[in-house]
Amino acid sequence: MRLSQSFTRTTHGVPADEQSRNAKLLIKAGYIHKEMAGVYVLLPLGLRVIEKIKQIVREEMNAIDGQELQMSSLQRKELWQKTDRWDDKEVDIWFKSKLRNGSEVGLAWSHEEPIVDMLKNFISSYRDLPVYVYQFQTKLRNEIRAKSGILRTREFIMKDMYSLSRTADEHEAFYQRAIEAYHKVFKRIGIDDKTFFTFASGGAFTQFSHEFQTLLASGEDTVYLDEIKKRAINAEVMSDEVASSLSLDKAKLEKVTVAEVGNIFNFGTTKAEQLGLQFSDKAGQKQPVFLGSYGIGITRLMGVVAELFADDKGLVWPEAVAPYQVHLIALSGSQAKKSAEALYDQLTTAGVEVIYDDRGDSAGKMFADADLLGAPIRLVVSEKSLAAGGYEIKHRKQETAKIVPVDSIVDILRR
RNA sequence: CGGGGAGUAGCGCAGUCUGGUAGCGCACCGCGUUUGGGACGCGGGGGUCGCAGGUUCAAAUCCUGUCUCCCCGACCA
Repeated sequence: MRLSQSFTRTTHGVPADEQSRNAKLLIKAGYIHKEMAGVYVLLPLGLRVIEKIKQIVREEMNAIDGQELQMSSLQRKELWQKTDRWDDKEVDIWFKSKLRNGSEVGLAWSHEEPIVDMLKNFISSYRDLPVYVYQFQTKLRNEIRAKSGILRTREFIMKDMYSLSRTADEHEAFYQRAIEAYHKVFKRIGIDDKTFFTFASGGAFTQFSHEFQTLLASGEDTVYLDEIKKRAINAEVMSDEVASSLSLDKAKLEKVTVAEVGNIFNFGTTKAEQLGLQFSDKAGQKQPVFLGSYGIGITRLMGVVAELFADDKGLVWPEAVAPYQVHLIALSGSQAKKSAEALYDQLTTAGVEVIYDDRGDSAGKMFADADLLGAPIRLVVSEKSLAAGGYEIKHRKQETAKIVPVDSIVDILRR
């Protein structure tokens, strides 16, 4: 990608009303644009980060037999009435609208009801189960107050997975696989060492639901953490009894601020019973399906990562989610320009993701922008580097640069 | 929804008290000089002053209404 052709640009200032660190960084660097309170546009760079995160999640969900699909955003009122979640008194974040014929439709804030109902068309026998489906979807929620940049918005992308199992045991086995898959996702993204399995309020069916909470000063949740055991208890359910029931020593728990990046829970058979999702067992008897739900906040993850990996100069993306791996700068000088052009073609052809700063701005401006955009590796081509025998390479996380020979650059970057 | 703050160029702001040609910085355009850490000179373009109504010879400024945004709280993937 040539910066000279990019329609986005970096800025010094950000809107005064934007307070959160993640949104300030992402807006300054041109990753997102604020459309209105709690609603952000994903600009090309931001979209690439989102796609990187989605791909990691997709691979791990596929690895535990998830089947990807995409539900609709317009939803039927009748479905939500069956589970008593249509009324604004029950769910206060609904956006609703009407069809031309006057009938009401809901704008998707969740997809549990529709996905369960849809699956009724395909699930009829124990032979059809278990099934694991998931999607990446835009959720629309009429939040009372959006805040914390892209951490709490009215429109956001979420991965939601649903497990349909025949028995409680079968459900539990998958639940454990999902927990492992979640840790793999967070590990690949680079935040697993700061992300903790957390016990939170359950429902009618189970005592607890489980959250994946990432240590973050600007997070919105509070948990009590045992960093050795890597377990936490959400403040909303914290008590002596809960701590001891989980074999955690209350005295050793540390109260910390976190951001919720994942949430999984067990519906038991209640949702299936309400919506009539049943299967015939071996004896021909109708049985309700055991349902589990597994969410990951995709856009929120981008905000968490942006905030966690940044310094006073800008973003410092982990390789796995960086929009581009290399930031190539051509400094002034006809030979440097020529070499940089050739290098850009060479790397792009080799499949290396490159941001190429071919704008010819002042060196300081280009260096500052490279730091702000946060690609893991910076390459500089200048008369000076060429005279020294090649290109200058510097990692975003490091202070020092070194010269690599022209011949070996592609091999070094491909790894 | 309670408390607080703010709407003037893409962004950041001054001007409002005391009505009288709508300004500054960044960004943008042109020319030239620059180019290893956010360069400089000269010249330029860009505004229904959130919206509606009222007072007045005259409203960004005064009055009334209204909309929106932000922060704190409660709530929440």
